[in-house]
Amino acid sequence: MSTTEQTDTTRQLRADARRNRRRILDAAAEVFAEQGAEAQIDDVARRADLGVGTIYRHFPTKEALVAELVRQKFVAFVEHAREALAQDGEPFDVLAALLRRNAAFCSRDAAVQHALSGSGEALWTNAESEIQELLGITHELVTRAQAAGTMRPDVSASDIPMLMCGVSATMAHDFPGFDWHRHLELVIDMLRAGGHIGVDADGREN
Amino acid sequence: MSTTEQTDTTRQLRADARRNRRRILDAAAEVFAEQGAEAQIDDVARRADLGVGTIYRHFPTKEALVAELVRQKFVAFVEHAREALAQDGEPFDVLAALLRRNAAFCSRDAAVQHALSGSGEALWTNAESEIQELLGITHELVTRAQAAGTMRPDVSASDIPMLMCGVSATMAHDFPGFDWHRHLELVIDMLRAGGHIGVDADGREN
Amino acid sequence: MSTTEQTDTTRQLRADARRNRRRILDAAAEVFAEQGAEAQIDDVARRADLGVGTIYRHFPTKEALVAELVRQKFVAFVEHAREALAQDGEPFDVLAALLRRNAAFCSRDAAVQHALSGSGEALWTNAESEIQELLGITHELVTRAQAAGTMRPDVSASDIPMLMCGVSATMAHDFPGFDWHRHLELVIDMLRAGGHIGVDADGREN
Amino acid sequence: MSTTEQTDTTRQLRADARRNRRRILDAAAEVFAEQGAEAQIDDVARRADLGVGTIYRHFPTKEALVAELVRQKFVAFVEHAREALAQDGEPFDVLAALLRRNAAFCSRDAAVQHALSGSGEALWTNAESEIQELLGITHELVTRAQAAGTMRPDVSASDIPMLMCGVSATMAHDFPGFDWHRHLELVIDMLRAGGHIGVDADGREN
DNA sequence: AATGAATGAGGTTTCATTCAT
DNA sequence: AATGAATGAAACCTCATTCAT
Repeated sequence: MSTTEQTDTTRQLRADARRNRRRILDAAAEVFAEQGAEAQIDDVARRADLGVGTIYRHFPTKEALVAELVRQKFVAFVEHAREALAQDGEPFDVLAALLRRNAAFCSRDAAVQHALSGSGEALWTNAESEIQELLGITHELVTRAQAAGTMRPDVSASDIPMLMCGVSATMAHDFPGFDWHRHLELVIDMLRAGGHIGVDADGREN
Repeated sequence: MSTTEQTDTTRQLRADARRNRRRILDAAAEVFAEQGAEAQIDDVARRADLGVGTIYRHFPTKEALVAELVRQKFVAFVEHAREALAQDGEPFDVLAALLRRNAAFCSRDAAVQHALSGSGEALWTNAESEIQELLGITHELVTRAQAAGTMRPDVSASDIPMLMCGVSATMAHDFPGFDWHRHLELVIDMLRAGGHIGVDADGREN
Repeated sequence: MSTTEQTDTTRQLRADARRNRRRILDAAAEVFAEQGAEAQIDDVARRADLGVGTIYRHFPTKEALVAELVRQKFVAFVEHAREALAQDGEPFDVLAALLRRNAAFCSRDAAVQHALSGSGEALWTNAESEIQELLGITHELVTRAQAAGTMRPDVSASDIPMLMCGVSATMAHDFPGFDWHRHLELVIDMLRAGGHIGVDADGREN
Repeated sequence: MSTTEQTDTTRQLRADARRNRRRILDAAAEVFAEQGAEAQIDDVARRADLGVGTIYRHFPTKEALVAELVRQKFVAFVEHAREALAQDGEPFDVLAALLRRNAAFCSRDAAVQHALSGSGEALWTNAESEIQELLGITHELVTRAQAAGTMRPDVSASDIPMLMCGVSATMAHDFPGFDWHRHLELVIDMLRAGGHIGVDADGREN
């Protein structure tokens, strides 16, 4: 019994720490999304309702925190990609759906857009293994779609993230005429085999 | 006599001032291109071989300096676009050549890439009139190409800068597999009427 | 029954507490010896394999811990001095042997050197009674040696700690040419009646 | 004339900077003397009536400031030593007078005492060349005194700073019975050829 | 009693901007 | 007009101490 209690206590503490870690990441996502990478650690702490010290206990530097934020995004990308891999359906449509899902997922997070749309190269290295895995799955999805003849054969798996970074750059802008949905649909249309079917003014495929 | 002297002095100073303004902008372009937007005003001053005070005489804030840098880029874009407008040749090819020229022009300047690929929205407002003019000319070029039937009809003039910002985001990355030439050619291919002619691995059209 | 249990528990805890106190002091001695007074409480806790909280249960502040460390050193000095008092032998030689013993004892502990060689005055007040006792015994040893005519008569008991603090300062330095053994032998030689017998280059008396 | 003016202006600015540098060093000497090495840069700035930034313009880090303080002390030591070298008089007396002068000079500055009496080894490296020069001159003074037969022959030049660091440690203490004048006189007496002439209770030689 | 996560005041340092020369 | 030294708010990060478990 005392053992159980002990274990429970320990778990409780860890649970606390885990909860705080989550709160930090959530707060950081919000704050960086709002203010960009120049947001201050103090703001994150305030938003998380925690002391700065707590943040530094979990992440050694501000950069490490942002890098973790980026890594988590990639973890989600990988998850989404795995689900796509497991899906039935026309291979190109599966890939297109994945791109739409990931883009939507990005569109809520300015910090990640910042990381994706340039500057902050260092942030990527932290997610190296997730990126490799994502690339691997993307490669499989692309290969399937090309084998099915529904995706143009002259694009490679590594073109996908490059093009998606472009879409992400559009998200980062709030300029009249800029619409990441449309940008994305143009990209998807381009990837399709046999020429475009066209996109309408709202970025929806005809 | 005193009037003449006065005038001479004034003229002298104005010439000096103009020369300094140019030196500041050149130095700033170099420094920001090398170090990104985090470069310090002191670095710009050192590169320009001027005191910081002189910079602040010409530009009220650091942001104003960067905004002017961006504006000048757009001035060049407008010039290039005007030249394209005056050119003979197949309209779509003329447009494609313009995009290649402007992309290459961007690829040397990290500061502008930063501005184009997101964050730093404020920097755009300063170039409002140049952007409008650029959009106007682009519209004309697009209309011509679509009339000639060599450009797909479902893209609009405002899609062009959006897509080019995406290409600019690729420039800002130094990631294996990322190649802005290839990104650009995929975009140009996408804009072409009647489906892709394809791009090879180096981003050159077949 | 409950009483017995209570007592057992209490005794158990007290034994534990005593053991922990010792572990803390040992760890602190090591850590401060290695890193100086800037060592952190967390380092001490890690070395002692205890939580920081446990340290704060035993010592109200970091300073109190260091002060206790210093006091313990003085307790040892007093012990050594008592043993010297009980010893037969030529009185001056007994005193010299005591100084050598205490110096060697100090040379292993940077924290105490720090306290002895200045700054951290507050640390001494805690050892007031030990210091008084040490002074008393030193006085007796000095008196005996002076009575025997083997120690110069114009030095007093309180000169001894003053000179030894000087030796301690030499220990704290790692400077070429600095050698506390030599410093100590010069001091001992100085204390001897009838002028120096000289020290050789290694700080050993001829 | 305009050249002269120009030059004057330039000199004026430099004079300002030089004056501020001096104010910083003076303020730092005072503040560190009072509070030890833990004194804060802000306190130095406040005392100097300058902004913190001004201090960081002159010294890249806090440590660099303290190191310069130490170096300046050694510069003074060297000067004093040079003057001693140029002096007529009995060689040992000249040396003794130098030690007294330098000790008195130290006794006003807790920061330097701190550096001399241990910890802060790094601070010495900055004054390497001054220390070497000081050692060289000391060597000459010692040699002369030993040649004159008034200084004991078994001490070397490098013993002098070692013993003086000991005296400095006594300065750093405010303990009853500790008296650096007396410590110094005991040391000087120790260095004399042919045994002690003795010191009285106030540390003055008989 | 023990733990170690959390706290947050306070430290050093940076850098856009001002201002005396 | 030009200079660059001075400014000081604000950023990041540390660590002695507290407190919930």
